[in-house]
Amino acid sequence: MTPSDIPPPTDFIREIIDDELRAGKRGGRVATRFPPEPNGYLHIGHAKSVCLNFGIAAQYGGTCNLRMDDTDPAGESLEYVESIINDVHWLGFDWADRLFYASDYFEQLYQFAVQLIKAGKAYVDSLSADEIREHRGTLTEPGRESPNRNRSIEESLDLFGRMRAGEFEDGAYVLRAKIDMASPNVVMRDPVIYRIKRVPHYRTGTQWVIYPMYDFAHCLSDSIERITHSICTLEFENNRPLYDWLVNELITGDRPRQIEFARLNVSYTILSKRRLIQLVEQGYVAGWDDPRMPTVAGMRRRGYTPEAIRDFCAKIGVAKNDNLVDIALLEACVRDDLNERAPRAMAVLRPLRVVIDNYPEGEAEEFESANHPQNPAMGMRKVPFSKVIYIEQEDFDENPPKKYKRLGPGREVRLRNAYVIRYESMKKDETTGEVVEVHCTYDPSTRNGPPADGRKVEGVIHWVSANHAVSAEVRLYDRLFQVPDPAGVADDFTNHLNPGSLEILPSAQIEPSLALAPPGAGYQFERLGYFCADLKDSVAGKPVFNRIAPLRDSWGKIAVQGKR
RNA sequence: UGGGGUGUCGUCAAGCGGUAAGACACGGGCCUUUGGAGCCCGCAUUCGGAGGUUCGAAUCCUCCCACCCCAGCCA
Repeated sequence: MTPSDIPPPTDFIREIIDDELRAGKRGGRVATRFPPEPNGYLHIGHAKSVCLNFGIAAQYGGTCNLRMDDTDPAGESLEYVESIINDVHWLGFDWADRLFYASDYFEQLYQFAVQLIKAGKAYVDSLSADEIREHRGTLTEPGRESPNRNRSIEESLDLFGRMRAGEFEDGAYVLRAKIDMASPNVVMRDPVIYRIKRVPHYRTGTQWVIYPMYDFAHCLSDSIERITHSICTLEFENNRPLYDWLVNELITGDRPRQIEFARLNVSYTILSKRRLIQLVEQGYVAGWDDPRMPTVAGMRRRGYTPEAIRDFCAKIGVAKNDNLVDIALLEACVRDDLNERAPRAMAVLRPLRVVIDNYPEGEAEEFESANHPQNPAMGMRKVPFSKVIYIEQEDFDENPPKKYKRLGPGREVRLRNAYVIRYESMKKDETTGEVVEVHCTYDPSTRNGPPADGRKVEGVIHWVSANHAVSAEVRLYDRLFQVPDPAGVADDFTNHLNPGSLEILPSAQIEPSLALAPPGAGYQFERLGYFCADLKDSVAGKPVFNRIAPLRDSWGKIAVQGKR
């Protein structure tokens, strides 16, 4: 859970609540809700809202409900409900017995609608969708009243009952709130609040053929649950007058207050449900939980921790500015978390064979290596060493560039947790000219410390014993898009997918202790980055590792600068 | 040309009339058996612009500019 030494985030929403509390409003009660529609998986933008709503409830000793906003059966499903429940729990939040469904309120909502008709504040309209649009006017011109606007209460009541009874086809009638066709806010121009939709609902089946619209259902669901603060995103700001209008017409006593904040955008990815669905359905990714996806499921599979995601949500803040948060901040948050908790291990992604000429054939020894150099409490493990090892291809260069601190002709380098070795010779593939094997000698005096003669060895590289190593598939993930704001491009956003977002290395060599890595648990492969065994595809004997995030790479920067 | 919002460092974001927090990113240094981590230093004389009020303005007023949202029987 959140350490107590971290001050709770402060933002304009909490200020509003503080002010209300000081003024003695709402009996000091704070009740929020997280209201997803189960028509897709939760993503990092939802996580922001989850952290906000559950965070506020916890901070003020209140409650936060989880509510499925399932008022449009098209596209909604149990699969999504289950994923949402799973994801919110995984993020670290709990709603006790307060899992609710707007669909459970259908009868109550229907009665509210009847009440509105009886009050003369709603009428059944038989205009077609096109006609309603025409009558709505434009942003700069007022709308025109429907010829059915002054239908009698009795007739509307009768028609509404028959809508429910299934006497009419889709679109034949709608129920509209009677507000103001000349309102400068188009939302208030007699909004449709109920429509006929003969689509089976994943929970209510065919029980209903009419469904309430969002504007009607949401504010009243909030009221039914006695929500105090209904926190939503900025695009609903235009709908707030309608929210308040409905609640004022139908609810007595304490009324919920809608507060809007800016939705999250993250660079190099996409956070719109519509586009995420497209990526999944058109096969650009392997599914909602593809580790490249900004979904909670994808990030979980990638190896992100709930702590890192919560930390990110705290760091981005809550305001009303349109934003595009640098994805580097997200990466910094996982690194920060995993740096502290992930055990270290060695793995060689692109192996280069190294033979230690002066090491006895057939012999082996074990090095006691720290699981975490800064945290002895994490213990030690044994890492086997022998005559033939693998090192990273990029840790050897026959023509080393300036500032290169690794292995090359005439050079010495420290094998992490083991001996210092010196270059002796190399073998090349005769046809390709590629270096296929390097021969070295080791210095036995360097087993537990610096060379006996006091000479300085700067470079340290990681390695793995060839005979003891386990072969593994490693999946190198990178950002999904090549452009910072894929949602903002003029052409199809899929044109900007990063072709290098996934690189598969089929035969990386990992140290034996990694063979049993429990799927999902984060490790630091020293000098490389944070990795975890894949939740779905990693099996004993055939491990598969995902790269969560690379380590900060200052050599990479120097190397790039050198080329410029 | 309607209504609703927002404009503070490259990116988020504090600031609420008393003289620009912090984070990420970036640059430099120290240290190091991870070119990791850690530590140190630097990084907005200026807050979309122009006027005005005030001893004093990012904060108040006026005008202007830019961007976002709204014309689903989606949410």
